[in-house]
Amino acid sequence: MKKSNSSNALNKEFLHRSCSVNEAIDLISGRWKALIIIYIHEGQNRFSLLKNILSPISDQILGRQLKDLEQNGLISKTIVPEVPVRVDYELTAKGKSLLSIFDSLEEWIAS
Amino acid sequence: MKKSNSSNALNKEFLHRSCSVNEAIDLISGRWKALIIIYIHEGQNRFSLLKNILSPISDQILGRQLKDLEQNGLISKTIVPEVPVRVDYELTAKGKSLLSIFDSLEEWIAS
DNA sequence: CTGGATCCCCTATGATACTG
DNA sequence: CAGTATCATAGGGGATCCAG
Repeated sequence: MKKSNSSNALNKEFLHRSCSVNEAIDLISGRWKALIIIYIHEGQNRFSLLKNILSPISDQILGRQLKDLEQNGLISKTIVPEVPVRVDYELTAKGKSLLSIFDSLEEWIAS
Repeated sequence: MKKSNSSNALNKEFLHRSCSVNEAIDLISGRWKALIIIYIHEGQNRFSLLKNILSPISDQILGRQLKDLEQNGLISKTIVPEVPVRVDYELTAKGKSLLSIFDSLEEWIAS
């Protein structure tokens, strides 16, 4: 039985109210999200392309992460009704603006 | 028994090799880390001060996060052998350089 | 080809109690 | 005051099968 006052969820809420940085971190801290964004930006904009590059990933996880990213407004997807179905992913403006932050992070971690 | 080929650990390794951004994200994605860094920067540099501000946090979690941050080289701690014992935390250079990245993240999430 | 449904496992997070 | 030891839990990550 789930306790009505799940401290886990409550804490998350507290964090988001306390500081918007935590929201941002939440969005990008999914295990594969940063990588997916980077690869899409590099033109690997299909499900199967991403799957090949992120070799250890499972279909399910990739799908889940893509969905998350889409809901967070970082990527958009376009379904092309060919046979077989094709889906193109691309970064939104918000997704693109993340790239420079990633650059900063790379610099930072290397320092 | 832990499986020898824990895919979880392997994937993490894969990620770090693939892209150093993931390392950085790992360091800051602990649930309370960003907040702790920010508050220490604002002068809330004691265990009990942090505990008061981060009201929902438990001793255990706060201690663990502080330890993580220390091991990652983001904060340093100074033990002052008074009675009772006092411990001062402060940001290292690396910790301080994170602040500007947090600023970027705040801007980004607000956009 | 692109994923959803389902189930399992692990790890970070949390609560509580105890120590110097 | 400043933690550590122990135990419990939820949710993310993962594998496999299934579907449009």
